[in-house]
Amino acid sequence: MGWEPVRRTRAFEDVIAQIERRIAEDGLTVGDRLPGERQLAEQLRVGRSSVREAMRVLETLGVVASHAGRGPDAGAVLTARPAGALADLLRLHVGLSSLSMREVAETRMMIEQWAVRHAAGHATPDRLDRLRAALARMERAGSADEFVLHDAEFHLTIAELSGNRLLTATMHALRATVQRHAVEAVERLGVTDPLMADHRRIYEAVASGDSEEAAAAIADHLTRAYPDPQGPTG
Amino acid sequence: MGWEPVRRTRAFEDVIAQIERRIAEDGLTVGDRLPGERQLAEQLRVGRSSVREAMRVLETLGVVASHAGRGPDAGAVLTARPAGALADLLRLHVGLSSLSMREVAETRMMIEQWAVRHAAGHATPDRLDRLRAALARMERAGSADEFVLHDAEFHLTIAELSGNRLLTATMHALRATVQRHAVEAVERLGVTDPLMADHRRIYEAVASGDSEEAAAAIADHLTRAYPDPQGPTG
DNA sequence: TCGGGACATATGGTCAGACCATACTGTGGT
DNA sequence: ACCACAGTATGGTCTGACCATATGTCCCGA
Repeated sequence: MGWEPVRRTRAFEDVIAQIERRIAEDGLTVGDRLPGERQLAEQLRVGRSSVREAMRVLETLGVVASHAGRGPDAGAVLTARPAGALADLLRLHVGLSSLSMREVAETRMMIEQWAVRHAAGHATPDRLDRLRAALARMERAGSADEFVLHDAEFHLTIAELSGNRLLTATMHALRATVQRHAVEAVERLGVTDPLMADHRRIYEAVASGDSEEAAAAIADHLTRAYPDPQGPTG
Repeated sequence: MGWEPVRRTRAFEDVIAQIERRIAEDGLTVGDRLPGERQLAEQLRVGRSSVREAMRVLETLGVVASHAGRGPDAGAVLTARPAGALADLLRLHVGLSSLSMREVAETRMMIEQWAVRHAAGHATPDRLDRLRAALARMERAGSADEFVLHDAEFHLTIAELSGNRLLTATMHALRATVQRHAVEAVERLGVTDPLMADHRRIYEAVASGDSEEAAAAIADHLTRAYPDPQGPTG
């Protein structure tokens, strides 16, 4: 008889499932602590190493953070940091050529355009302030490195205008993936005036609530910044 | 002096970095094998458990797959499966209320609209065939479960029209996240005629190359399918 | 009473070694 | 040529030990 080659559940997978079940049933939320590794191992009848592998997975996915020592902050604490996980994922898959920079850049364009088109109600004074501050710092930037830093802040705030945390986290990861290339591109380019003009145009459109103009401005900017598959900028 | 609390690099993080370096420098690609856990531990001067934690992380991120036994397929093999990682990430963060179904649904709308707007050149005969096949199977579906299965195939193929693997993988994950709710919603709804009409309208627009009509059809469909933050459908 | 230092303790991080489960590989007999 | 079986490489798991880190606790001296 040809049975399906049923892959027995590994111990650490069971641990993950149990922790997930506890989160759902006990209503655990961000900030709550999980039992210690030794205690968890005893409760679930597995070795501590299996618990640790489970924790590593959950940490990778940005759901728990572990700290040694004693006190309220020690141990495994539930968190909500999906951006790091997404950044790791993109970095590794781009390194493997499983994803191309073109695809990354395209996704970024999609998110930023969507964000400005759905900014109504999310363009708070605080966010507009941050956009202006980023613009000012970009102008005063003394190096490509510094310029890209504030450029990242600008585009990240644009993504926040979507009012969608998944998109914001993804934007974080996309930016991190492109970061190194962006610095090199700005250094190669030398002059940042065209980029600054793009940024100001985007800001004005957002501030005045002109969604389509903002989307067009973003398209122009990113097209300029990613002129070819090899040289992405910010 | 107030130094930054420098977190010493953990052994398994070093292992990950070394593997990543090898991928980049030795030009490893999907399908290549990594050394065995024992060998890797010896080479990098760490314990096998640290190697295993590193492998767990890489497996979670969808870049390696491990198989026991012997032969060419055994050991840790480089893969390119980002969708599973994204699905795990979404499931856990939704469970933690770190992401809402509204945000997930909204992201899905964004991707599908972008996909049909950029379908030019990617709407291959094969993909159109798959869309038609999914439509036919949805019509003949005998259960909500079966209907949702083919509905997923339909929308996944729509995402493929973007010609962007990152968006396709993300769509996989979004669908998986919504799956359970979708089945319940279809069962509650009983009749699937309106959903089928939506699907046909989407297909016709895509097949005739009318991007804006396709985008509008998707907006209508997903608005109908996700009528409120609690009850998403497909 | 208050401060500070020494010790206790809880928690994660790492290692070594053992054993099991799995699945190919090679060998030898038929 | 085929097939059965032993060999072996590989991941999966457990145990126990020890280190590193950070907080709690307690006692002593000023």
